Amino acid sequence: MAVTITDVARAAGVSASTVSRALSVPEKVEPGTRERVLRVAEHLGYQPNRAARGLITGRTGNLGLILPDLANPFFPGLVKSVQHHAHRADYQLLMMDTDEDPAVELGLVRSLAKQVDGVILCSPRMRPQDLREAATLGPTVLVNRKARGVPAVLFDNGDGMLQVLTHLAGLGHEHVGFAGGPRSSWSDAERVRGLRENAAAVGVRVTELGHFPPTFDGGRIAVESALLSGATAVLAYNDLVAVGLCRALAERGVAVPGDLSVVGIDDIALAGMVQPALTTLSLPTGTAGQAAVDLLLALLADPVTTGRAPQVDVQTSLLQRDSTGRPGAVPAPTRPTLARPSTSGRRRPPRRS
Amino acid sequence: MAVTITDVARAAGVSASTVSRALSVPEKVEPGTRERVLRVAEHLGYQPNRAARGLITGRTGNLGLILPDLANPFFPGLVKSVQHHAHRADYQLLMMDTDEDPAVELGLVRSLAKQVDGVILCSPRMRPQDLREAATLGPTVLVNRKARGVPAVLFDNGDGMLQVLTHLAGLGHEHVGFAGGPRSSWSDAERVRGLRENAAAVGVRVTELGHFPPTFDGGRIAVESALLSGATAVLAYNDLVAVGLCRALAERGVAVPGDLSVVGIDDIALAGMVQPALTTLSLPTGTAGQAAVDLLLALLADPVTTGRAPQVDVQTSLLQRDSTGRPGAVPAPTRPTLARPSTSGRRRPPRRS
DNA sequence: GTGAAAGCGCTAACAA
DNA sequence: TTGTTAGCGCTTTCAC
Repeated sequence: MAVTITDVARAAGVSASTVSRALSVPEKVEPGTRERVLRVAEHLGYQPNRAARGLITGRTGNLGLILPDLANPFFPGLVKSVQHHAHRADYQLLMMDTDEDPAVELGLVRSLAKQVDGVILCSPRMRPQDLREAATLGPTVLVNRKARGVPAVLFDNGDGMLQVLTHLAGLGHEHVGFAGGPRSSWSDAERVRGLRENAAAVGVRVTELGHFPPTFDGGRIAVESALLSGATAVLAYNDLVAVGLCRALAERGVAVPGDLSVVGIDDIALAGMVQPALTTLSLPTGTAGQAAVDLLLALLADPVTTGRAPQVDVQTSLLQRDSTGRPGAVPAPTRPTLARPSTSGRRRPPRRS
Repeated sequence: MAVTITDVARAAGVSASTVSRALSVPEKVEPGTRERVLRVAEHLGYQPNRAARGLITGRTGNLGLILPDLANPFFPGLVKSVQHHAHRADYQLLMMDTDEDPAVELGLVRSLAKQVDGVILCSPRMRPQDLREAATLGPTVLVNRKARGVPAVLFDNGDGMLQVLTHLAGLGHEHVGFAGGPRSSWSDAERVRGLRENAAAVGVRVTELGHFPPTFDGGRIAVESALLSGATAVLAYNDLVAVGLCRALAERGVAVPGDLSVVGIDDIALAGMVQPALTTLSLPTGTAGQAAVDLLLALLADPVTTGRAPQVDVQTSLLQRDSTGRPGAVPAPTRPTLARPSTSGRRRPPRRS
């Protein structure tokens, strides 16, 4: 069997409690004894049994991470960061993937609750009331979603949208389309809000093209409304959608950015691999992951119930690459499919409504 | 506090041991009692404390998963599958990413060993002797790597290479280049072996272009040797490398597949997103993940030390898309949809021992 | 078929 | 500063 604390105690000629203290509260043990105990423990290859420790301390040494879909390339970066920082703090990471099914999320949180000291919920799709219940099950940090009273790490979508619109306006675009994500996505709503709030100030008209699956195929589907809208630039819900859109555009002979500019969100690796490389609003997942772990650890160390739930805002930054350009900069080739309605241009957007 | 087994016992008017039995060895409890206990447990929302259970049974209910890099799009599919099947068997998944550093792998296995009932090691980069030590630390299943005496799930690289070569030969290619992966990669060595063993039989000459990082940039680097080699088709270590290679070729005005055919390995989502879509040898990560979990669970249920370590071979399959073509074919402005080579069906590799 | 008792490895009072 | 004692919640003999 494995070497236990009693083995170390016997070998070091002290009691088990002294060994325990030497390991977890070293300052309460005389330096000489401590040294000896630690040396013996080391020598015997002692490793504390977490289950036994957890049984009495009530802590597991595990953190839970729940996310919608690991196959979505946005998440691995976040997971790596969370794993890295959790591990640094001597926590292990229990990971669960909900396969984008809001119905299973709460169940997973429930089943995880007892086995972890805290949970990080990434981009949860569940309803607000479920979210609040989930948060009562144990220390919880939200990423990419907001709920009253729950600590959260958020990307600054409002500022991000401003950056995108400003960039496009600077290139001369006056009409920008937004290919939205799932209705259940909190960040989709936030982005729409950011676009609406900033459009007028930037002097750009924004058309919401609809809701599409947050995937490559979702982007392909969005191509119709993008072309019909008359927009000269399209912002996609994420890079996957943007790339799918670019692909569908290419198949129709619409040049990017010659005829239509495309901007993505996330800055996944793919954005730098496609041709033309995608201009995208970079969401720093590494920073977000670290912030989430830090927030959770702070919560565990000091379980304050007073005051407002802490919130960390992570700044986004626009990565300009070659998928955006001045509208009409390049003479359009013969377009085999539906041409843009010639009404595009002059009209001012009907504000209000 | 949480509801314990004693609470349930009291509420059901039985002893704690009976509750315990009703839950874990139901057939040893009288049906009436069992029903009542279960109902009470359900009603009280009882959830067994895993730490306490683990303390006595010696099992944690956790499985460990160690992999080189979650950001490599090959792995998320595998992880999802492992997670799914682990969860089905009521195990939680502890995940760790080694950041491609062979030096940390053994350390991670050591630190994980006590906290899980078994470990799945994906594509480990560590030395054989370390691997063998790792396997002694607890029930271990290897994925994508072979070691004496350790159960493993392997992709049939030999057969895969045969499929690729046959396909290319069928298109008329006589000289194929291989842009290899890291030297520490076991599958790289296997693939080279598969290519060498099958080249003659298929009637194709294979040139090994060198070892490259298994990334998009690795592919870019490989372009030089690819062009210098005189090969008319290049097989890349993985899809990322293949796509990077395609990109570098495009930048040099070399048409794919007009001037040079490119084939990838893995079948990551990216392969279907690029233009031209990548022909690739698909490695079914879902199947592999399931097999790995099954193997591990079988090991846990029946820790047989006798006989050979079980090995599961997972078949690969070539996904023909439009990045391969006949050598020297004049790059047509509009390529007809891919013409299937008239080769007969899948051939088995020469059975030796 | 059921209960009583012992103890898994550890930590946290309480004494000394 | 150190040792002794008493459990944490559960499973598992061993009686009955």
